[in-house]
Amino acid sequence: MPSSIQNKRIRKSPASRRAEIVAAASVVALAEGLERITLRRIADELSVRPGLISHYFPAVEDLVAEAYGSAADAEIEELLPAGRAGATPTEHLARFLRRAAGEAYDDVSRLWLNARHLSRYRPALRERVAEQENAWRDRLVALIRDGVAIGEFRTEDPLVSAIQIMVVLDGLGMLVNGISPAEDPPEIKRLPLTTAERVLGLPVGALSAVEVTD
Amino acid sequence: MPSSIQNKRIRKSPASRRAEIVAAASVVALAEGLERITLRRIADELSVRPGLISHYFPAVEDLVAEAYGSAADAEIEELLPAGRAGATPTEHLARFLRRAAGEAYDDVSRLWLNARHLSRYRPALRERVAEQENAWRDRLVALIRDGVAIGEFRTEDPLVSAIQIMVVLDGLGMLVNGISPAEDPPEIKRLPLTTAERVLGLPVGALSAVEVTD
DNA sequence: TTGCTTGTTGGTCGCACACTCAATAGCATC
DNA sequence: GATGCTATTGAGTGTGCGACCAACAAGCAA
Repeated sequence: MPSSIQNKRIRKSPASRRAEIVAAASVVALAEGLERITLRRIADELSVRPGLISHYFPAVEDLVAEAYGSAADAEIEELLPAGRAGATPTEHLARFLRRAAGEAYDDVSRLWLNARHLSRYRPALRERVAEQENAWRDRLVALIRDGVAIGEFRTEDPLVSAIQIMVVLDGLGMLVNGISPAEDPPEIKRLPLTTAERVLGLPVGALSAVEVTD
Repeated sequence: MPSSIQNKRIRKSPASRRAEIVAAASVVALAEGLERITLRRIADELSVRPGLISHYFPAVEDLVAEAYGSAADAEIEELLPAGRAGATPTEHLARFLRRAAGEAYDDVSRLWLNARHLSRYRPALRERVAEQENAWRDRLVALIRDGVAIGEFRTEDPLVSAIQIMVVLDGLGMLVNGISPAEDPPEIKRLPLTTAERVLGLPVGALSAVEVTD
């Protein structure tokens, strides 16, 4: 008798099963893309039958939106935590920009690109992207305001400054699936940092110089 | 007898049939997205049988790449023509940025977003996107060099300046499928213009002031 | 007009997808 | 240990996709 295949039913509470499904979908989304979230794929991942996924998410589109939202939520807590303690706004900002430009962040960049494109066809996802967009914006604005309040940053409009920084991050994120030209000038990779320094009235190199303890 | 359906064969030269197919696919790509390019869809569009599309493009992926390339080629000729005559670099640049930020350009923005994401799964498309990326970059660099040569622009590194402008355009293009917040500050829409003015050493508002004859 | 090249058809195959629902069985409760 | 609720299964439906290929016929050349 085959022992490796799971044929014994495991009955879980709706809440935990649902969470499990979203978590699995989230992993697939980050690693392989949102279009790889299918009933069969997620069911296989959890060793259950496809029908079960349908039971919790009658429309796959809702699972896709949820998976994206879950991954993005986790990322925002990691990169722009709400309760910032133990470090100055400048340090937090430097850490954020440093990470968001790093290669370890590529999966997240891919996910954003993926979600923004797929939004075209999936209203539920479009809604979720808009929410995340606002959440990230708000967090960054709050960070900037704090910095302005204690005199570290100088800007007339924190919202515009935040958007300018995010536009640059998005613009660079667009290239994540491309063939990176080896001759790309090094200034490009530092664009997020230099942009932030400029719009926040920091001296050139101020953010690059910050030591980021990870 | 049904008269509306096309059942008489029309035999065309391989070259013109192929061009016709690419043109149809290109239209579908711009209007509905690259993933809507299917054998059946394009065949319907041309009132031929799906097999015929397969005959010219044994792998659909190649048609997708071709359709994207064709659309992007048309657009670059429209926005950044190679032989620029009758207008100054400043005027050309202003016209380019004005259009690229306008709503009429949304379909093109969507196509780029689409292509950049789909590149993740389709090598042939990824290749094409890289080519286009370089073409656009080169055209913009050439325009900037011309401007520098006649003293209209001032920059140490035309390539870096060009990339900075394109990053901002891409970053804004990322938002094309999103729900645009009504309260978006007006500065955002002018970001391409102000960015160009800054990186090219132009006085603030210089590009906005240029009259663009369409 | 006849013949022949080859552009085009029509049918088929296998696969992957979302979604439905009656039947089954895990497990908390008593 | 028996019972009942419901989480889970298993089987099936219909759609759309890319790919394949033998047979057909359009239109040029002889």
